[in-house]
Amino acid sequence: MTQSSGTERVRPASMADVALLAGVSAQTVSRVSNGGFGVATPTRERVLAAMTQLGYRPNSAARALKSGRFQSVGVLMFTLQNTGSIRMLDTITVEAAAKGFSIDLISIGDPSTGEITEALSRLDQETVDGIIVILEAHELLEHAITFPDRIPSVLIDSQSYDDRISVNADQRLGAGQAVQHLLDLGHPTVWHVSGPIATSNAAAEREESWRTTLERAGRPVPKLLGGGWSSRSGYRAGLELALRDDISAIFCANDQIALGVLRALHESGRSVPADVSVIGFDDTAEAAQYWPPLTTVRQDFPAVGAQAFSLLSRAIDGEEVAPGLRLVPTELIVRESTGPYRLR
Amino acid sequence: MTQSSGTERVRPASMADVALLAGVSAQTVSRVSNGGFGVATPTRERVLAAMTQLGYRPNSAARALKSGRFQSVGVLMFTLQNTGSIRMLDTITVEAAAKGFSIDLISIGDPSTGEITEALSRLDQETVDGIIVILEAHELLEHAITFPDRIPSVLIDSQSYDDRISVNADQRLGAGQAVQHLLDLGHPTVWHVSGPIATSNAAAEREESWRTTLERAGRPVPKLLGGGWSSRSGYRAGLELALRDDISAIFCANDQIALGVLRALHESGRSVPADVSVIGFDDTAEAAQYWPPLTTVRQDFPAVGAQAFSLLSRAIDGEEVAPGLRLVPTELIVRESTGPYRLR
DNA sequence: CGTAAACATGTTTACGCAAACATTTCCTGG
DNA sequence: CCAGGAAATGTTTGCGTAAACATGTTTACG
Repeated sequence: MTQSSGTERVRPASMADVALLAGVSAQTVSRVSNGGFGVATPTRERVLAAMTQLGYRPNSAARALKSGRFQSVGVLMFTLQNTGSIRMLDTITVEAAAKGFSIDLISIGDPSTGEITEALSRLDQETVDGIIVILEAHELLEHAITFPDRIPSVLIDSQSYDDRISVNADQRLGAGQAVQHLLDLGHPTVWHVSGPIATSNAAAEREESWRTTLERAGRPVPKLLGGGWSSRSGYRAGLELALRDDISAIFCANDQIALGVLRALHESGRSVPADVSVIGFDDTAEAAQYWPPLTTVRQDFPAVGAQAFSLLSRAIDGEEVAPGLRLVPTELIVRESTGPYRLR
Repeated sequence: MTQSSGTERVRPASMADVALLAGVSAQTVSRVSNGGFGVATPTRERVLAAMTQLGYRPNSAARALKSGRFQSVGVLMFTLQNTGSIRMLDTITVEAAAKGFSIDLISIGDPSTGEITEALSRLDQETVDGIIVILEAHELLEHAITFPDRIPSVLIDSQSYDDRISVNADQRLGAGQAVQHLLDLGHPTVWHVSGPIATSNAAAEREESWRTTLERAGRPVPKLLGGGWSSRSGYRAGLELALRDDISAIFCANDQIALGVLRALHESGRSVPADVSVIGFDDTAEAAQYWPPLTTVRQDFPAVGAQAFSLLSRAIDGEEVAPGLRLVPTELIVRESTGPYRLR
């Protein structure tokens, strides 16, 4: 037994070690390490052999220090509870890997202004070349949040900022598609179980689009229900809706809410879609297996994530990227939870 | 307009810049930057003022180069589609942030051996001090996967490796709780809709525990159904189960599968739990709002994630961490989808 | 009032890498 | 057979930081 406790951490091999073993200069090792151009084949092979023997790995800290580039992007998220954020993160991760970038993930539990600014500054200090912010709380952005100007950043799922690069699925289009679909089925009007419109930009836009679509069609705008993203919140709203018998169509701000609404309707003995039509938003993986299978609005999360990374990548490369919001269209997915209006 | 296109990237302020402005040496700036011990108050304030004025941020690449530590851990995941992985990742992210670590995320779409080894080696090259692997495909681990030995790593959700540090929820315990709960309700036996037992360790353990629990109770072991984690796979199995009338209790390998099974039962006019009891696994956020609310086995994902990070953190600090598997207990959550056996 | 200890600050150095520049070797063509 | 040049390789240097060491300056106390 050695006298030292703990894992013995041997100093990893450096270029100098490899150079010594291969009998070349450190610079030659560097050249081999970066593609091997301008190095004679036998020399390269000797160096590669020495690298293998010593288990050489380039030290990316040193490389970053020298080059000022980290080949890494930071992703700042509010929470990982949200389907959409995760699917976008997934895409971003894959896209980034394909371009040789790594992802530095920071998630925030409590979305206070201070926390966000602190997290952004932490990212700024981290070794990242750019930042993607997946942020749904819009009112916070109006305040004291300071975006790092040292490196480029792209916003997803946030209020449109004319002076920032930003991408999002077209919430207004999607909500319009949902409401219009129900109106087209003959329903006199459409009730809405919203998300947290006070804190979520997406929730607010869906609510607004629901309202204006009804108004444009000359339909009454019923009382607004809901207020959270959870299926529990949907259930509570659903119980209230189930008390009335003048309700034939419900637009839920996401699929989870719709699940809760469906449960409340079932418990109250209301049939879907015979008595009531229900439509969701997101098209989560489970929506097709709800009872009944849920008509919903699909957001193309992969497209949003991919475009965000692509924009950031171009900005990192020094390309001029125009600020402003890019909208990705949504798609109505019709399943069995919506049907024609029937008089009772 | 300047002649150069693209964003003008100014060189960020270094310690030397701050030192010059504050009229001190770079070393004094360094001291202030690291807590300010051994620096007179007026000097410190002068330095802090200079830092603010120049927007100074310590360069973590240089810091890492000097110290050999990156204050960063890599997380390698198969996919972000899976509830459990995400909730663990969430916890890990928060824990890491609290300890001043950042998270370097790598997700793999196609879980082939080559991809994994390549990703691990990529992580190895990245600037991380340790690695957490959230991997559910167990047979892959038996092959050519090389774990970096330069830095410590912790496994989650994988086959128990005696020589590796690893954490997981106790799958066998959970499956046993589920099956026993149904037997205790008087059901003669329990059917199982499994996950992908060929590729997922968790699925295999749940299936095995289901089988042995039945055998120990002297009950017949019915034919195995399922084979995927999706609710679609659950739906297909559910349709098959609904064809028979000698089925009273179904244990689903996860909540999504249970959702699909519930749908199939509803479509076939079977009542839950009056005709058939259904139990899930995971306790996802939505399970309580299924129709009917789903009895399930809760995995304490936050505890698993937190323990994984804690173990890794200790290993990074050079502490001796014994290899082997740590099991986190599961908890049975009884809701309305399970009820007593009734003869027909 | 003198001296030693405590404190404050400055100087040197090395971390590992790669750009810039310097040198050597070898081949080509007249 | 040699000048000229291309290819291969080596040397120097600096990125920003912090440890180690050196120096200067105050304070405490006999």
